[in-house]
Amino acid sequence: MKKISVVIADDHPSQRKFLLDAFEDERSLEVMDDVGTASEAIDSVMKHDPDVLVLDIEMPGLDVFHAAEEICRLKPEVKIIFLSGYYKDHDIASALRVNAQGYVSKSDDALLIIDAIACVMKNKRYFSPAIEKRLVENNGHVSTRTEMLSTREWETLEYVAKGYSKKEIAGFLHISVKTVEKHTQSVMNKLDVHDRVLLALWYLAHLKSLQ
Amino acid sequence: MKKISVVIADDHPSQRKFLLDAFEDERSLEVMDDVGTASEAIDSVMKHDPDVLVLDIEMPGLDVFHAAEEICRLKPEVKIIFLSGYYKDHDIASALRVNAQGYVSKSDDALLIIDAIACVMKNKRYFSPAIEKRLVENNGHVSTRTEMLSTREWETLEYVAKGYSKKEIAGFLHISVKTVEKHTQSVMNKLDVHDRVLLALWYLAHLKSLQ
DNA sequence: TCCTCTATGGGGTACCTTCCCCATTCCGAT
DNA sequence: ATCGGAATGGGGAAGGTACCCCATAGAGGA
Repeated sequence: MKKISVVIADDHPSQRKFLLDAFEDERSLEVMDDVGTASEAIDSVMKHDPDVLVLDIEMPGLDVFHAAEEICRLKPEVKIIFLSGYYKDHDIASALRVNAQGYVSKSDDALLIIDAIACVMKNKRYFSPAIEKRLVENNGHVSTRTEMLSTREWETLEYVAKGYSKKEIAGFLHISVKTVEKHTQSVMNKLDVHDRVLLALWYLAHLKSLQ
Repeated sequence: MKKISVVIADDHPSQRKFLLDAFEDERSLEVMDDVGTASEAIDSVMKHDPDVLVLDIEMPGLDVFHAAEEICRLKPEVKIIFLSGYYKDHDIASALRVNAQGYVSKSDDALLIIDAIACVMKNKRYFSPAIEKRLVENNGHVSTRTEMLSTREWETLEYVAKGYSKKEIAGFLHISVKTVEKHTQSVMNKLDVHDRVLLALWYLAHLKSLQ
Protein backbone atom coordinates (compact mmCIF):
# COMPACT_ATOMS: atom_id res chain seq x y z
CA MET A 1 0.00 0.00 0.00
CA LYS A 2 1.24 3.44 -0.88
CA LYS A 3 2.34 5.50 2.08
CA ILE A 4 0.68 8.79 2.91
CA SER A 5 3.22 11.54 2.38
CA VAL A 6 3.27 14.28 4.98
CA VAL A 7 4.93 17.65 5.46
CA ILE A 8 5.16 19.11 8.95
CA ALA A 9 5.27 22.84 9.62
CA ASP A 10 5.90 23.94 13.21
CA ASP A 11 8.13 26.62 14.65
CA HIS A 12 8.93 24.68 17.84
CA PRO A 13 11.70 22.12 17.24
CA SER A 14 10.51 20.04 20.17
CA GLN A 15 7.00 19.83 18.74
CA ARG A 16 8.44 18.95 15.34
CA LYS A 17 10.49 16.16 16.88
CA PHE A 18 7.46 14.89 18.76
CA LEU A 19 5.46 14.69 15.54
CA LEU A 20 8.37 13.20 13.59
CA ASP A 21 8.78 10.45 16.17
CA ALA A 22 5.08 9.76 16.29
CA PHE A 23 4.78 9.56 12.50
CA GLU A 24 7.93 7.48 12.18
CA ASP A 25 6.33 4.78 14.28
CA GLU A 26 3.37 4.77 11.96
CA ARG A 27 4.21 2.67 8.91
CA SER A 28 1.42 4.07 6.77
CA LEU A 29 2.97 7.54 6.94
CA GLU A 30 6.06 8.99 5.34
CA VAL A 31 7.30 12.41 6.41
CA MET A 32 8.74 14.19 3.39
CA ASP A 33 9.90 17.33 5.15
CA ASP A 34 9.60 19.38 8.31
CA VAL A 35 9.84 23.16 8.34
CA GLY A 36 9.56 26.03 10.81
CA THR A 37 7.70 28.83 9.03
CA ALA A 38 4.59 29.30 6.89
CA SER A 39 6.53 30.45 3.85
CA GLU A 40 8.83 27.45 4.12
CA ALA A 41 5.69 25.32 4.31
CA ILE A 42 4.54 26.70 0.95
CA ASP A 43 7.92 26.01 -0.61
CA SER A 44 8.05 22.53 0.85
CA VAL A 45 4.58 21.65 -0.38
CA MET A 46 5.47 22.91 -3.84
CA LYS A 47 8.64 20.83 -3.83
CA HIS A 48 7.41 17.58 -2.28
CA ASP A 49 3.75 17.61 -3.29
CA PRO A 50 2.63 15.73 -0.17
CA ASP A 51 -0.77 14.22 0.52
CA VAL A 52 -1.09 16.05 3.82
CA LEU A 53 0.30 19.20 5.36
CA VAL A 54 0.29 19.42 9.15
CA LEU A 55 0.36 23.13 9.86
CA ASP A 56 0.86 24.81 13.22
CA ILE A 57 -1.34 27.85 13.61
CA GLU A 58 1.08 29.92 15.68
CA MET A 59 4.19 30.60 13.67
CA PRO A 60 6.34 33.72 13.21
CA GLY A 61 6.52 35.45 9.86
CA LEU A 62 3.92 34.93 7.17
CA ASP A 63 0.40 34.36 8.47
CA VAL A 64 -0.40 30.65 8.34
CA PHE A 65 -3.87 31.26 6.96
CA HIS A 66 -2.51 33.27 4.09
CA ALA A 67 -0.10 30.42 3.49
CA ALA A 68 -2.95 27.93 3.64
CA GLU A 69 -4.95 29.95 1.12
CA GLU A 70 -1.95 30.10 -1.13
CA ILE A 71 -1.47 26.35 -0.91
CA CYS A 72 -5.17 25.78 -1.56
CA ARG A 73 -4.84 27.91 -4.66
CA LEU A 74 -1.63 26.32 -5.94
CA LYS A 75 -2.18 22.73 -4.80
CA PRO A 76 -5.84 22.26 -3.99
CA GLU A 77 -5.41 18.50 -3.64
CA VAL A 78 -3.18 18.87 -0.59
CA LYS A 79 -5.08 18.23 2.64
CA ILE A 80 -4.26 20.70 5.37
CA ILE A 81 -4.55 19.81 9.04
CA PHE A 82 -4.13 22.68 11.46
CA LEU A 83 -2.44 22.21 14.78
CA SER A 84 -3.44 24.66 17.46
CA GLY A 85 -2.08 25.29 20.94
CA TYR A 86 -4.87 27.25 22.49
CA TYR A 87 -7.72 27.05 20.08
CA LYS A 88 -9.46 30.35 19.61
CA ASP A 89 -12.75 30.66 17.85
CA HIS A 90 -11.28 33.16 15.46
CA ASP A 91 -8.58 30.73 14.40
CA ILE A 92 -11.09 27.94 13.96
CA ALA A 93 -13.23 30.21 11.82
CA SER A 94 -10.20 31.15 9.72
CA ALA A 95 -9.30 27.49 9.32
CA LEU A 96 -12.79 26.81 8.12
CA ARG A 97 -12.64 29.78 5.80
CA VAL A 98 -9.55 28.47 4.03
CA ASN A 99 -11.25 25.11 3.78
CA ALA A 100 -9.01 23.13 6.09
CA GLN A 101 -9.65 19.41 6.19
CA GLY A 102 -8.67 19.03 9.81
CA TYR A 103 -8.08 20.91 13.03
CA VAL A 104 -6.35 19.19 15.93
CA SER A 105 -5.31 20.49 19.33
CA LYS A 106 -1.66 20.10 20.32
CA SER A 107 -2.81 18.77 23.65
CA ASP A 108 -4.34 15.84 21.84
CA ASP A 109 -2.59 12.52 21.67
CA ALA A 110 -0.32 11.93 18.69
CA LEU A 111 -2.46 8.97 17.72
CA LEU A 112 -5.36 11.36 17.31
CA ILE A 113 -3.37 13.37 14.81
CA ILE A 114 -2.54 10.19 12.92
CA ASP A 115 -6.23 9.40 12.98
CA ALA A 116 -6.96 12.82 11.59
CA ILE A 117 -4.56 12.16 8.73
CA ALA A 118 -6.24 8.86 7.94
CA CYS A 119 -9.56 10.63 8.12
CA VAL A 120 -8.76 13.48 5.74
CA MET A 121 -7.22 11.01 3.30
CA LYS A 122 -10.68 9.55 3.03
CA ASN A 123 -11.91 13.01 2.04
CA LYS A 124 -13.56 13.56 5.36
CA ARG A 125 -12.99 16.49 7.59
CA TYR A 126 -11.59 15.93 11.03
CA PHE A 127 -11.87 18.08 14.12
CA SER A 128 -10.59 17.05 17.50
CA PRO A 129 -13.32 16.60 20.07
CA ALA A 130 -12.58 19.73 22.04
CA ILE A 131 -12.74 21.84 18.90
CA GLU A 132 -15.79 20.03 17.64
CA LYS A 133 -17.47 20.99 20.89
CA ARG A 134 -16.52 24.62 20.34
CA LEU A 135 -17.88 24.46 16.81
CA VAL A 136 -21.20 23.13 17.97
CA GLU A 137 -21.36 25.76 20.69
CA ASN A 138 -20.56 28.56 18.30
CA ASN A 139 -21.07 28.39 14.62
CA GLY A 140 -22.45 24.97 14.37
CA HIS A 141 -21.88 22.91 11.33
CA VAL A 142 -19.04 23.50 9.00
CA SER A 143 -19.91 25.76 6.17
CA THR A 144 -17.56 28.05 4.37
CA ARG A 145 -20.26 29.10 1.93
CA THR A 146 -22.02 32.41 1.77
CA GLU A 147 -25.23 30.62 2.66
CA MET A 148 -24.47 29.73 6.23
CA LEU A 149 -26.72 27.22 7.90
CA SER A 150 -26.98 27.07 11.67
CA THR A 151 -26.63 23.83 13.61
CA ARG A 152 -30.33 23.25 13.91
CA GLU A 153 -30.90 24.18 10.30
CA TRP A 154 -28.30 21.62 9.24
CA GLU A 155 -29.83 18.94 11.40
CA THR A 156 -33.26 19.71 10.05
CA LEU A 157 -31.99 19.66 6.48
CA GLU A 158 -30.36 16.30 7.04
CA TYR A 159 -33.58 14.76 8.30
CA VAL A 160 -35.66 16.34 5.56
CA ALA A 161 -33.24 15.02 2.98
CA LYS A 162 -33.60 11.54 4.42
CA GLY A 163 -37.33 11.66 3.88
CA TYR A 164 -38.59 12.30 7.39
CA SER A 165 -41.70 14.39 7.98
CA LYS A 166 -41.77 17.46 10.21
CA LYS A 167 -43.53 15.50 12.90
CA GLU A 168 -40.82 12.84 12.89
CA ILE A 169 -38.04 15.43 12.86
CA ALA A 170 -39.66 17.25 15.77
CA GLY A 171 -39.54 13.94 17.65
CA PHE A 172 -35.89 13.36 16.83
CA LEU A 173 -34.81 16.85 17.84
CA HIS A 174 -37.19 17.04 20.82
CA ILE A 175 -38.68 20.31 19.63
CA SER A 176 -42.09 21.32 18.35
CA VAL A 177 -43.26 20.86 14.79
CA LYS A 178 -43.48 24.62 14.53
CA THR A 179 -39.78 25.03 15.20
CA VAL A 180 -38.89 22.35 12.69
CA GLU A 181 -41.06 24.25 10.24
CA LYS A 182 -39.17 27.42 11.09
CA HIS A 183 -35.78 25.79 10.49
CA THR A 184 -36.95 24.23 7.25
CA GLN A 185 -38.13 27.60 6.03
CA SER A 186 -34.84 29.24 6.96
CA VAL A 187 -32.96 26.57 5.04
CA MET A 188 -35.25 26.94 2.05
CA ASN A 189 -34.78 30.69 2.02
CA LYS A 190 -31.02 30.45 2.38
CA LEU A 191 -30.66 27.83 -0.32
CA ASP A 192 -33.44 29.29 -2.45
CA VAL A 193 -35.01 25.85 -2.72
CA HIS A 194 -38.69 25.81 -1.83
CA ASP A 195 -39.54 22.13 -2.02
CA ARG A 196 -38.66 19.12 0.12
CA VAL A 197 -37.67 16.88 -2.78
CA LEU A 198 -35.39 19.52 -4.25
CA LEU A 199 -33.98 20.08 -0.77
CA ALA A 200 -33.14 16.38 -0.62
CA LEU A 201 -31.57 16.54 -4.06
CA TRP A 202 -29.60 19.63 -3.06
CA TYR A 203 -28.36 17.87 0.03
CA LEU A 204 -27.25 14.80 -1.87
CA ALA A 205 -25.55 16.89 -4.53
CA HIS A 206 -23.60 18.91 -1.96
CA LEU A 207 -22.86 16.07 0.44
CA LYS A 208 -19.52 15.31 -1.16
CA SER A 209 -18.28 18.86 -1.32
CA LEU A 210 -19.48 19.64 2.19
CA GLN A 211 -17.65 16.82 3.89
CA MET B 1 -46.73 0.20 12.54
CA LYS B 2 -45.30 -3.16 13.38
CA LYS B 3 -41.69 -3.60 12.42
CA ILE B 4 -40.56 -6.28 10.02
CA SER B 5 -38.43 -8.73 11.97
CA VAL B 6 -35.33 -9.96 10.19
CA VAL B 7 -32.66 -12.58 10.78
CA ILE B 8 -29.35 -12.25 8.94
CA ALA B 9 -27.20 -15.23 8.03
CA ASP B 10 -23.80 -14.51 6.55
CA ASP B 11 -20.42 -16.03 7.26
CA HIS B 12 -18.50 -12.81 6.69
CA PRO B 13 -18.58 -10.58 9.78
CA SER B 14 -17.99 -7.48 7.69
CA GLN B 15 -20.95 -8.24 5.47
CA ARG B 16 -23.06 -8.92 8.56
CA LYS B 17 -22.05 -5.61 10.02
CA PHE B 18 -22.83 -3.87 6.76
CA LEU B 19 -26.30 -5.32 6.72
CA LEU B 20 -26.85 -4.66 10.42
CA ASP B 21 -25.90 -1.03 9.97
CA ALA B 22 -28.05 -0.66 6.89
CA PHE B 23 -31.06 -2.24 8.57
CA GLU B 24 -30.55 -0.30 11.74
CA ASP B 25 -31.03 2.93 9.81
CA GLU B 26 -34.27 1.60 8.42
CA ARG B 27 -37.16 2.37 10.73
CA SER B 28 -39.42 -0.34 9.39
CA LEU B 29 -36.93 -3.13 10.14
CA GLU B 30 -35.88 -4.88 13.31
CA VAL B 31 -32.98 -7.33 13.21
CA MET B 32 -33.69 -10.18 15.64
CA ASP B 33 -30.45 -12.07 15.19
CA ASP B 34 -27.42 -12.48 12.96
CA VAL B 35 -25.62 -15.75 12.50
CA GLY B 36 -22.72 -17.19 10.50
CA THR B 37 -23.82 -20.62 9.30
CA ALA B 38 -26.81 -22.24 7.64
CA SER B 39 -27.55 -24.51 10.59
CA GLU B 40 -27.44 -21.57 12.96
CA ALA B 41 -29.85 -19.85 10.59
CA ILE B 42 -32.34 -22.69 11.03
CA ASP B 43 -32.01 -22.54 14.80
CA SER B 44 -32.36 -18.78 14.82
CA VAL B 45 -35.45 -18.84 12.62
CA MET B 46 -37.00 -21.48 14.88
CA LYS B 47 -36.21 -19.41 17.94
CA HIS B 48 -37.09 -15.90 16.73
CA ASP B 49 -39.76 -16.66 14.16
CA PRO B 50 -38.86 -13.67 11.98
CA ASP B 51 -40.75 -12.28 9.02
CA VAL B 52 -37.72 -12.41 6.77
CA LEU B 53 -34.48 -14.37 6.62
CA VAL B 54 -31.63 -12.81 4.68
CA LEU B 55 -29.46 -15.75 3.70
CA ASP B 56 -26.02 -15.64 2.14
CA ILE B 57 -25.60 -18.34 -0.48
CA GLU B 58 -21.94 -19.04 0.16
CA MET B 59 -21.49 -20.33 3.68
CA PRO B 60 -19.38 -23.12 5.13
CA GLY B 61 -20.98 -26.19 6.65
CA LEU B 62 -24.57 -27.14 5.93
CA ASP B 63 -25.72 -26.33 2.41
CA VAL B 64 -27.81 -23.18 2.44
CA PHE B 65 -30.40 -24.60 0.06
CA HIS B 66 -30.95 -27.58 2.30
CA ALA B 67 -31.32 -25.19 5.15
CA ALA B 68 -33.76 -23.11 3.11
CA GLU B 69 -35.82 -26.20 2.30
CA GLU B 70 -35.85 -27.15 5.95
CA ILE B 71 -37.02 -23.70 6.93
CA CYS B 72 -39.69 -23.76 4.24
CA ARG B 73 -40.94 -27.04 5.67
CA LEU B 74 -40.86 -26.00 9.32
CA LYS B 75 -41.83 -22.36 8.95
CA PRO B 76 -43.37 -21.82 5.52
CA GLU B 77 -44.45 -18.30 6.43
CA VAL B 78 -40.86 -17.09 6.71
CA LYS B 79 -39.75 -15.21 3.61
CA ILE B 80 -36.26 -16.05 2.48
CA ILE B 81 -34.11 -13.60 0.57
CA PHE B 82 -30.88 -14.98 -0.84
CA LEU B 83 -27.76 -12.86 -0.96
CA SER B 84 -25.31 -13.86 -3.64
CA GLY B 85 -21.79 -12.70 -4.32
CA TYR B 86 -21.27 -14.01 -7.82
CA TYR B 87 -24.63 -15.14 -9.05
CA LYS B 88 -24.45 -18.43 -10.86
CA ASP B 89 -27.33 -19.79 -12.81
CA HIS B 90 -27.21 -22.95 -10.77
CA ASP B 91 -27.62 -21.04 -7.55
CA ILE B 92 -30.44 -18.99 -8.96
CA ALA B 93 -32.18 -22.15 -10.11
CA SER B 94 -31.72 -23.68 -6.65
CA ALA B 95 -33.12 -20.57 -5.05
CA LEU B 96 -36.16 -20.77 -7.29
CA ARG B 97 -36.51 -24.46 -6.54
CA VAL B 98 -36.72 -23.89 -2.79
CA ASN B 99 -39.21 -21.16 -3.49
CA ALA B 100 -37.14 -18.20 -2.35
CA GLN B 101 -39.00 -14.93 -2.23
CA GLY B 102 -35.99 -12.84 -3.17
CA TYR B 103 -32.56 -13.00 -4.64
CA VAL B 104 -30.29 -10.00 -4.32
CA SER B 105 -26.71 -9.47 -5.38
CA LYS B 106 -24.25 -8.37 -2.70
CA SER B 107 -23.00 -5.73 -5.06
CA ASP B 108 -26.39 -4.07 -4.88
CA ASP B 109 -27.01 -1.10 -2.68
CA ALA B 110 -28.22 -1.82 0.84
CA LEU B 111 -31.37 0.13 0.06
CA LEU B 112 -32.16 -2.38 -2.63
CA ILE B 113 -32.04 -5.20 -0.13
CA ILE B 114 -34.28 -3.24 2.18
CA ASP B 115 -36.63 -2.78 -0.74
CA ALA B 116 -36.50 -6.48 -1.44
CA ILE B 117 -37.60 -7.09 2.14
CA ALA B 118 -40.49 -4.67 1.78
CA CYS B 119 -41.36 -6.37 -1.49
CA VAL B 120 -41.46 -9.92 -0.21
CA MET B 121 -43.46 -8.79 2.79
CA LYS B 122 -46.18 -7.93 0.32
CA ASN B 123 -46.01 -11.51 -0.91
CA LYS B 124 -44.21 -10.51 -4.05
CA ARG B 125 -40.98 -11.99 -5.26
CA TYR B 126 -37.98 -9.79 -5.69
CA PHE B 127 -34.93 -10.28 -7.84
CA SER B 128 -32.21 -7.71 -8.26
CA PRO B 129 -31.97 -6.35 -11.79
CA ALA B 130 -28.72 -8.11 -12.71
CA ILE B 131 -30.15 -11.46 -11.63
CA GLU B 132 -33.46 -10.78 -13.27
CA LYS B 133 -31.59 -10.22 -16.51
CA ARG B 134 -30.02 -13.65 -16.16
CA LEU B 135 -33.38 -15.19 -15.51
CA VAL B 136 -34.89 -13.70 -18.61
CA GLU B 137 -31.93 -14.87 -20.66
CA ASN B 138 -32.26 -18.38 -19.33
CA ASN B 139 -35.53 -19.60 -17.95
CA GLY B 140 -38.34 -17.27 -18.58
CA HIS B 141 -40.62 -14.88 -16.94
CA VAL B 142 -40.30 -13.67 -13.37
CA SER B 143 -41.94 -10.46 -12.38
CA THR B 144 -39.70 -7.75 -11.01
CA ARG B 145 -40.37 -4.29 -9.90
CA THR B 146 -39.06 -2.83 -13.12
CA GLU B 147 -41.80 -4.67 -14.89
CA MET B 148 -44.20 -3.79 -12.14
CA LEU B 149 -44.22 -0.16 -13.18
CA SER B 150 -46.03 0.79 -16.34
CA THR B 151 -44.64 3.32 -18.80
CA ARG B 152 -46.67 6.18 -17.43
CA GLU B 153 -45.93 5.22 -13.86
CA TRP B 154 -42.24 5.15 -14.65
CA GLU B 155 -42.37 8.55 -16.34
CA THR B 156 -44.27 9.98 -13.40
CA LEU B 157 -41.75 8.53 -10.95
CA GLU B 158 -38.89 10.10 -12.86
CA TYR B 159 -40.47 13.54 -12.71
CA VAL B 160 -41.39 13.18 -9.05
CA ALA B 161 -37.83 12.11 -8.26
CA LYS B 162 -36.51 15.20 -10.00
CA GLY B 163 -38.56 17.41 -7.72
CA TYR B 164 -41.42 18.42 -9.98
CA SER B 165 -44.91 19.00 -8.58
CA LYS B 166 -47.97 17.17 -9.84
CA LYS B 167 -49.06 20.28 -11.68
CA GLU B 168 -45.74 20.50 -13.51
CA ILE B 169 -45.72 16.80 -14.32
CA ALA B 170 -49.26 17.06 -15.67
CA GLY B 171 -47.99 19.78 -17.97
CA PHE B 172 -45.03 17.70 -19.13
CA LEU B 173 -47.14 14.61 -19.84
CA HIS B 174 -50.11 16.58 -21.20
CA ILE B 175 -52.52 14.89 -18.82
CA SER B 176 -54.59 16.11 -15.90
CA VAL B 177 -53.25 16.53 -12.38
CA LYS B 178 -55.67 13.82 -11.31
CA THR B 179 -54.07 11.28 -13.58
CA VAL B 180 -50.59 12.20 -12.40
CA GLU B 181 -51.94 11.70 -8.91
CA LYS B 182 -53.24 8.30 -9.91
CA HIS B 183 -49.90 7.22 -11.37
CA THR B 184 -48.03 8.49 -8.33
CA GLN B 185 -50.29 6.51 -6.07
CA SER B 186 -49.81 3.38 -8.12
CA VAL B 187 -46.05 3.77 -7.93
CA MET B 188 -46.20 4.38 -4.20
CA ASN B 189 -48.31 1.29 -3.65
CA LYS B 190 -46.09 -0.87 -5.80
CA LEU B 191 -42.86 0.31 -4.21
CA ASP B 192 -44.41 0.64 -0.75
CA VAL B 193 -43.01 4.14 -0.47
CA HIS B 194 -45.60 6.70 0.52
CA ASP B 195 -43.69 9.93 0.38
CA ARG B 196 -42.28 12.05 -2.44
CA VAL B 197 -38.85 12.51 -0.88
CA LEU B 198 -38.46 8.79 -0.19
CA LEU B 199 -39.64 8.15 -3.74
CA ALA B 200 -36.86 10.41 -4.99
CA LEU B 201 -34.32 8.66 -2.78
CA TRP B 202 -35.56 5.28 -4.00
CA TYR B 203 -35.20 6.42 -7.58
CA LEU B 204 -31.66 7.70 -7.05
CA ALA B 205 -30.63 4.57 -5.20
CA HIS B 206 -31.89 2.35 -7.98
CA LEU B 207 -30.80 4.47 -10.89
CA LYS B 208 -27.45 2.74 -11.18
CA SER B 209 -28.68 -0.80 -10.78
CA LEU B 210 -31.69 -0.27 -13.00
CA GLN B 211 -29.58 1.59 -15.51
C1' DT C 1 -25.92 48.68 26.71
C1' DC C 2 -28.18 47.76 22.67
C1' DC C 3 -28.87 45.00 18.97
C1' DT C 4 -28.54 40.97 16.13
C1' DC C 5 -28.66 36.07 15.69
C1' DT C 6 -30.15 31.60 17.14
C1' DA C 7 -33.51 28.75 18.98
C1' DT C 8 -37.74 28.14 20.71
C1' DG C 9 -42.82 28.19 20.05
C1' DG C 10 -48.13 29.63 18.71
C1' DG C 11 -51.91 31.23 15.19
C1' DG C 12 -53.55 31.19 10.76
C1' DT C 13 -53.89 30.40 5.65
C1' DA C 14 -53.32 28.65 1.14
C1' DC C 15 -51.71 25.17 -1.27
C1' DC C 16 -49.97 20.40 -2.01
C1' DT C 17 -50.15 15.52 -1.24
C1' DT C 18 -52.02 11.18 -0.08
C1' DC C 19 -55.71 8.31 -0.39
C1' DC C 20 -60.25 6.98 -0.79
C1' DC C 21 -64.52 6.87 -3.92
C1' DC C 22 -66.20 6.85 -8.83
C1' DA C 23 -66.35 6.55 -14.20
C1' DT C 24 -64.87 5.78 -19.35
C1' DT C 25 -62.00 4.07 -23.15
C1' DC C 26 -59.02 0.88 -25.33
C1' DC C 27 -56.41 -3.20 -25.84
C1' DG C 28 -55.02 -7.78 -25.35
C1' DA C 29 -55.98 -12.31 -23.44
C1' DT C 30 -58.98 -16.16 -22.03
C1' DA D 1 -67.63 -12.02 -25.74
C1' DT D 2 -65.89 -11.09 -21.40
C1' DC D 3 -62.42 -9.87 -18.23
C1' DG D 4 -58.48 -7.51 -16.57
C1' DG D 5 -55.12 -4.05 -16.92
C1' DA D 6 -53.47 0.51 -18.53
C1' DA D 7 -54.64 5.10 -19.16
C1' DT D 8 -57.60 8.74 -18.71
C1' DG D 9 -60.36 11.79 -15.63
C1' DG D 10 -63.49 13.80 -11.42
C1' DG D 11 -65.11 14.52 -6.23
C1' DG D 12 -63.86 14.90 -1.78
C1' DA D 13 -61.57 13.99 2.82
C1' DA D 14 -57.49 14.24 5.78
C1' DG D 15 -53.25 15.50 6.61
C1' DG D 16 -48.70 17.59 5.21
C1' DT D 17 -46.20 21.57 3.60
C1' DA D 18 -44.92 26.44 2.66
C1' DC D 19 -45.27 30.86 4.24
C1' DC D 20 -46.90 34.60 6.62
C1' DC D 21 -47.90 36.86 11.37
C1' DC D 22 -46.39 37.09 16.29
C1' DA D 23 -43.54 36.49 20.87
C1' DT D 24 -39.60 35.18 24.29
C1' DA D 25 -35.10 33.95 25.98
C1' DG D 26 -30.09 33.64 25.74
C1' DA D 27 -25.44 34.45 23.66
C1' DG D 28 -22.35 37.39 21.39
C1' DG D 29 -20.75 41.43 19.00
C1' DA D 30 -20.51 46.62 18.03
